[in-house]
Amino acid sequence: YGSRAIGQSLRYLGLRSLLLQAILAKVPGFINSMKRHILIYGLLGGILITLLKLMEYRFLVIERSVEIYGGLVAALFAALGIWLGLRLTNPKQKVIVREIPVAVGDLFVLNEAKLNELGITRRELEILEWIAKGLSNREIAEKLFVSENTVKTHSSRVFEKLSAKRRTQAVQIGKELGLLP
Amino acid sequence: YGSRAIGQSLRYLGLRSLLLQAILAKVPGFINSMKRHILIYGLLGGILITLLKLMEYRFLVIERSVEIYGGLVAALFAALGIWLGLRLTNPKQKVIVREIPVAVGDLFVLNEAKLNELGITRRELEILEWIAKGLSNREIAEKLFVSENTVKTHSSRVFEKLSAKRRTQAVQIGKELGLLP
DNA sequence: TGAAAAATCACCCGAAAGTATGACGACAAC
DNA sequence: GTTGTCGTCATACTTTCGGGTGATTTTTCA
Repeated sequence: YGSRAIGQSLRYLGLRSLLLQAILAKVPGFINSMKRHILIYGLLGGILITLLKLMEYRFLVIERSVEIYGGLVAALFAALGIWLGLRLTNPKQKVIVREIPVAVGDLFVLNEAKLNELGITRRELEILEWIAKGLSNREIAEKLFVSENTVKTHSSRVFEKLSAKRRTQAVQIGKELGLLP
Repeated sequence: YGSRAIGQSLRYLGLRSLLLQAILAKVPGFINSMKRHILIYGLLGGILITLLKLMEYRFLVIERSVEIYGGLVAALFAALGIWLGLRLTNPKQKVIVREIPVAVGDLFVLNEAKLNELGITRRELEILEWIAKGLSNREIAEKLFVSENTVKTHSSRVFEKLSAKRRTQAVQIGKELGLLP
């Protein structure tokens, strides 16, 4: 009658599993991870119960078997609980966005409007740039392959257009007006 | 002889506690929360065991007591495990540092280290600042109520210390070194 | 209190910077 | 083809700058 009992048990299990499936199908929008966790939990619980049942028959005769049984259950479920707890809290990573003001490297854009407004030519601006870098008229002349007098005329014109009396003042005004970086 | 035994026991406990204290003192930097958790866990475990012992004597006579016992243990330790797991899991808050380029108004801080390194005095720096603003030596002298010669000596010194040949170059170098805004 | 550092001023001289004026060629626009 | 702008260069002149030297006073600091 052993095989009959097994057959009945299987049928019983089959019915149960069908019912379970039907119930689960009725709740489709359930949180997936939660569902999975519960399923795994239930599965492990079932396995554990089975193991315990087996152990029960083995160890029930042994003295203090209840303590061993309880200890095993406690240890297993504690481990399971810890695992579950860790799993459940895993996606709880809080995102803190801390905005740090970064001194952006001053991206210089030439103020061409001001350039045209003052009627400063490209060449004159070029000379002004070299002046701002600290070059003397002679050095600028050598760098641009022109005479020192040419540099002087250009610089004089640029000073006049910037209303500057000195090259240092011209540089200062040029920076203020966005003509120099 | 009862009092003697008690005395010995107390002395023994005293020795033990002293040893324990010494050992604990040697390990001062142990993680506190971990310790607390373990202590709570152990305490609850002890209480639970006591409760179970009591229950054991009450329910052992009842049929299926082992199942009830195991279920209780399982439930309690599962709950405990979940709680522990939640506690143990670090508040996983991820800090995302997002650097946002903010056009921060150039907050100028004087590079005093460079100033001392080059041996530039306050007065010399002051003259350099006025030079950077485009003033002539005469104008600076008038502004500072000193003679033009004084301004010239100061500026000459500053040029020498900055390895500059011209005032424009001195201004440029001064800005590079963080001595001028 | 006494030496070192800093600030002040003066004089000279040469170099650099800046002004004024004129001129010439290239090139684009009208 | 005339006009205007731009870049180039020159001469002459004035102003400013920068180097060098020396000196005096004030401040600072040990």
